[in-house]
Amino acid sequence: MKKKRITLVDLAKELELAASTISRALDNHPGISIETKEKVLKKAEELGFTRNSIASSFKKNKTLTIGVIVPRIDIHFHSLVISGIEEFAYKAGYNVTIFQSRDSLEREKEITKILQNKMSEGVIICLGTETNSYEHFEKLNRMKVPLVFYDRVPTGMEANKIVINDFESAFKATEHLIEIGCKRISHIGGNQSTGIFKARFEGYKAALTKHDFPIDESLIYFTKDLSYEEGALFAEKLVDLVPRPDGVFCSNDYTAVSAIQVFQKKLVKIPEEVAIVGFSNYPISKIIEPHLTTVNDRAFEMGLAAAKLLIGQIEEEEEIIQTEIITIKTELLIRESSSR
Amino acid sequence: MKKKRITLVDLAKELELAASTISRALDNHPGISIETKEKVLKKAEELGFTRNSIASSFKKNKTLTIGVIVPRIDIHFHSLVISGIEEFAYKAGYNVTIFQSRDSLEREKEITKILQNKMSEGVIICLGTETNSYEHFEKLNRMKVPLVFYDRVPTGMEANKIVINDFESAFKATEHLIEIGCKRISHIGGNQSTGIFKARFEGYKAALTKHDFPIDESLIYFTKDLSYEEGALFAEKLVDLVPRPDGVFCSNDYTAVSAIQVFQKKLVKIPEEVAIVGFSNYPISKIIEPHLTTVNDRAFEMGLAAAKLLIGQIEEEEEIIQTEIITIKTELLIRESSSR
DNA sequence: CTGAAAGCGCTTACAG
DNA sequence: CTGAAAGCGCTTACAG
Repeated sequence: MKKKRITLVDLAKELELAASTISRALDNHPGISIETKEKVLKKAEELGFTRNSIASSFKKNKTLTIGVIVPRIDIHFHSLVISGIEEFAYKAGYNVTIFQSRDSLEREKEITKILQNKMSEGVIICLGTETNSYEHFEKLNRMKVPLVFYDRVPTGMEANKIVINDFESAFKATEHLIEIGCKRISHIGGNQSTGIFKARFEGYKAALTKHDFPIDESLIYFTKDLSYEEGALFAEKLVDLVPRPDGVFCSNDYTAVSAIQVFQKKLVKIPEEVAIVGFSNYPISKIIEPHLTTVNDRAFEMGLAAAKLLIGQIEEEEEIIQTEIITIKTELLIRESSSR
Repeated sequence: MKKKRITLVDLAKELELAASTISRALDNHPGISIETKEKVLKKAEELGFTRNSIASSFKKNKTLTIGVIVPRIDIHFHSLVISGIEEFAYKAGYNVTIFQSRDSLEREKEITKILQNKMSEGVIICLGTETNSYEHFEKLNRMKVPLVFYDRVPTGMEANKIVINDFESAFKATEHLIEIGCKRISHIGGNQSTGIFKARFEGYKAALTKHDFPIDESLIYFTKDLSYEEGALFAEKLVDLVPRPDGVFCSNDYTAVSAIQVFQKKLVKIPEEVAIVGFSNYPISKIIEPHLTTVNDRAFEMGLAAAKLLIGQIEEEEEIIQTEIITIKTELLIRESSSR
């Protein structure tokens, strides 16, 4: 569509004022008389004038825009984080531009190239599964674009990171199973090459060790991507073990839900004969019966924190900025699947 | 953070070329020698130069950015639509900026104000529940900002709309229940002031009428927001009816899932004694047992279609553009909850 | 309280 | 194939 728009200069001519006066009146600048401001506002409304924010951004060298790179938007966890980011950014006057890497390293690199174009003043990132080097982010860093990583964060790279305490959360979840009397506690874990899933496994082990339980490898299964289907697969094996495990700590809610269903099909009572705990507080955890005990990872709060940290650094005057690691406090939501 | 960046002019000086030559070389313009292009690219890389796309956008009066307004990002349907929008936009070279109205009319209006700033070349919108007038969108329209609505679209306003055929989808879902032998088919519907839920109810009625079934008001319940909790509430009433309904068509999957659970608790067999059909193909529909028959509303495709239509209109040279209404084809996914 | 002027970093029509 | 120059629509330091 072709567009011809009224500019600030048009307004100035119309009112026989200087462009600078218009600009300041629009900004509600203190050094402009109220009458002038009113006149300007009225005329602007009348002519349907709105400031060209591209020109303004260009001149001020500020776009008030942040970029967000997530593996996929339609994963509930990420949509919650983005919701938090948008909420904070909106109130701070920033726009949020989103990109999906779709877990492709190549696409992630492409996106960081686009983000070098100075449109975004900072970027919030959750790394894709393929990402094993961070050179593309280091480059943005060198260009003085502030970065904040969340959830899947780079290891061995100094950077702003928003994380949850996976180790401690898993520790508490496992200890909860111990406290309600479980003796043989199984773990269905995520891919151990991903830091957060490794930490959850470590937390599981630490809780067992603290309470003098052996680490029994026959009770431990690692999935590739914590899918519902994989969870079912491993739960089938667990349910047939003799003796059967009487507690299962799963690294996410999908595998926990499939475990519930598999045990139920074999008529094993939950939570009486086996207690099950998940991780992430997905909507399904409150729907599945029995309702699933799970770790609330507070994704929305992660988003808020990420946006707050990023925008703080964008607006920071100093050149040198400390990187920060913020740990979001999780909570164990005890529901029917582990209520004895 | 303070930033000083290398500009195109710096590059030009460094190479003793004109800025115009650099600009064209960077664009891979045909009228520039290969040697010059290579020199420019090499030097740009060396100095870490990237074009200031704000300046470029400003000069060209194109931002290659589209805005998206959704009630909430963390609703799975919307996150899927956004995913489709991002996918199409990304491939077309556009950025996607997202806003949440949080179903607040006031916030929706604020957002349309922001979008008047010419940052976004077009906007994709799903209306909030409170929205009953469209003046704020008409205003954007008058400013020649192309708009595309999806799902909750304005009634009585000529506009681009991406919708599914709710009437027909509901008709087919209900007819499916009739075909498998249901005689008393209930409906748990959405708020009838929302067009799509009204259309689903109409589709339900039309299917009954076609097959000479009476419309029995005691079998029909309308929820306020199709929540899981409300679904359970009404399912409790249905399960106690004498005679009991032997089929339930629900306007979304949450209410359908709660209906499954309520009937199961009363030991009513699904699908033998009652068949249940939902709407939307939420992830939970494939997890709940029995798996839920539902209408796949193809949200991702809606997003693709919305982005395609919008970007098409942005790039259209002509001033006058026809508004389009695109209907996305749904499909009934028949699963265990209605497989007899 | 208001104005004149410079300039942000590009792009492009024009010229050669 | 390359360059000089104008200009996109604002903002802001300077001046009065």
